[in-house]
Amino acid sequence: MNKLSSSKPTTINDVARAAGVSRQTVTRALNNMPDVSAVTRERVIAAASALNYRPNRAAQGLVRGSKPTIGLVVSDLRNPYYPELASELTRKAGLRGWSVVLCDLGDDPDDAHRRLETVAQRVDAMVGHVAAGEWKGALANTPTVVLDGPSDSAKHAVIAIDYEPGIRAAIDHLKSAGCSRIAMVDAGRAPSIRRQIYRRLLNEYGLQWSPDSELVAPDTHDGGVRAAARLCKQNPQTDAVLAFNDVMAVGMLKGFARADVNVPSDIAVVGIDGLDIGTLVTPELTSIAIDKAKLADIAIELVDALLDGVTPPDERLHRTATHTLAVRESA
Amino acid sequence: MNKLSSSKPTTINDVARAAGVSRQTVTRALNNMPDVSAVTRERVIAAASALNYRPNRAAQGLVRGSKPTIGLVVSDLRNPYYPELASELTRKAGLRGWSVVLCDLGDDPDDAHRRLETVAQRVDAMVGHVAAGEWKGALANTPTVVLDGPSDSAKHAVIAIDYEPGIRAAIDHLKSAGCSRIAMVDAGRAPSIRRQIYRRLLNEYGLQWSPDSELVAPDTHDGGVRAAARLCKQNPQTDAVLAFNDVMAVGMLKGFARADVNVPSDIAVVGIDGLDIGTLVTPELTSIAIDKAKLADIAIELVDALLDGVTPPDERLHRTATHTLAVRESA
DNA sequence: CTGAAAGCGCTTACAG
DNA sequence: CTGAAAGCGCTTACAG
Repeated sequence: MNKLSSSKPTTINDVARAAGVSRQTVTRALNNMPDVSAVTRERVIAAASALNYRPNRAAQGLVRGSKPTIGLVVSDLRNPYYPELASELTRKAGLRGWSVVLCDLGDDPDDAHRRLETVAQRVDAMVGHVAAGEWKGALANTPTVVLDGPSDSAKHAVIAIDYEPGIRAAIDHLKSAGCSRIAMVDAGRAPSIRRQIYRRLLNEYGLQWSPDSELVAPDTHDGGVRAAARLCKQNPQTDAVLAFNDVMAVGMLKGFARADVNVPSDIAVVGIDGLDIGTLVTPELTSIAIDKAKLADIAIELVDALLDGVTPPDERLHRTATHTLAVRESA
Repeated sequence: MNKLSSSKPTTINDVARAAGVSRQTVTRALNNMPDVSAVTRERVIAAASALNYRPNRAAQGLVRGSKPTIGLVVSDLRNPYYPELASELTRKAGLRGWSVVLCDLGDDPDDAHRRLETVAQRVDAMVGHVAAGEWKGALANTPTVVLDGPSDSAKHAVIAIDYEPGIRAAIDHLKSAGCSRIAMVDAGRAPSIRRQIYRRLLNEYGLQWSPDSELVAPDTHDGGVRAAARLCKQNPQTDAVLAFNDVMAVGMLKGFARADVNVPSDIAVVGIDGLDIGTLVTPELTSIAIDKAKLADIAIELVDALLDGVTPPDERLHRTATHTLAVRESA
């Protein structure tokens, strides 16, 4: 017969009783500590396994002290940006013996808030891209590193992202490839920072711009597919386009393929993020890439500082990252 | 001045002392419990925030009891299969208030073992694809759900995957599309289960087969690119190919594009897994898809059973999942 | 080699 | 409304 769910879990005392020893002897036997006779050790191990004993982690953690656990907040793990970041972060965290628990927000805002709260209570610190509102409630009392977010650095650590150098490199590259009519597809009606920089640089470089140079679409693959189609109609003389991110850019590649528009000879395409998926497609995507390994490093450092008692606002909790242009085939 | 890292973290007693109350009053004030006067509550909150107090989670967990944490083991989070699974698993786990910690094994086997051990000690159960050897040491005492692994169901719960129905559906589809020379690219020298089924079905259907019908390549995107090139030389009359998985299949799509071989008119391509990336590429990938949401559901159920005290071997801990053919553009 | 004592930091009854 | 007591399940000294 199996133990039923109603029964309390077995504790070290149960094992001690079953093996006929004290509970500190059980501790020694089960944790491979010295000072237990071989026979006693065996007897204890047998009893533990017979009772299906598993030490209570909370109790162990309380007395042994435990390494930090950090919560990684992502808006949607299916957006390939996040796995890359998560991979780096768990790797770097693992080097210090830290754990990472995942908090995938999903689409439903209420749900997202609930998840955020649940995770926030179980970790020592949070890291991630999060909407401004969320920081108020759920994360008010949790040390937090905001990635590229609304930088209320009075309340939490911030890794700001400076898009200027990356976008400048991309436009330099496009110019020297002979492009002169560069469009941009943004992800929202209100001009993003990325779009503002795009405008500023086009102006600085004396490149042609008109309201028609800008499109808006959802920042999804499908949004990109449709934006490409729209761009072909609306502004056929465009010879290059900067997408809000790589996911959209890859969608545009597909959109152009469907419209029989050749990339890069008819139109050059540049994404932002530098994701691995950019190398999966044909042609491979040129992208304004960010170094996720470095981002992860900085995030860990900031968590470390936060856990050490450095409290915002503090200039040590404010860092900035920039991009690098990864030239591949699409531009 | 900030607190230095050498100082012990503040406890509830420190807050109590600072606020001039007992520690149970601190508990009540900080946890929004009734029976505290407004002024006391304010005073406590102020003291806590001044001292940068964060409750010790282990202590809280010990006394309150905590929801399970499950460790998700993946060989490489950058393989897009895993984010999809992880996304579903965290979603389903979140519904029960459970947390998921990530264990990304990486390339170095020693390192992988270390990570596995670290995570195993911090969670209540593990879920994932793991090599046979790992179960011996690191996970010997951790309740575990093995996904599509070496099914030593004497020691842990298992979700077996039966590839037969999916591969059969794919071959049916290819046959009815007029394909008759179906190749397969496997991921290792020794024939995988997938390849064995492929052989058996080709034989059952009276379809042409020769040793040349089979290629072997690393199960990576690049492996797929090269396998496509090789297939073009080695076996140009092939009219369809089954790839070991979607990552390879997407690589083959790129390889064929480079060789100016048209998919699907020159050759049909079918992958296995049903990943989202299959819809990003052009043409979109037809794939033998598995329902990750369902996989996640089953995994959670099995963890639940394990935590309830159901001990392997037990037929309730052994489940099987199958695929479904997702017909898109490549076949 | 083994056990009795003390304590980790919190919360949950139980008195006042 | 507030505090003294007891206890969650473990481990870490300290005696024997």
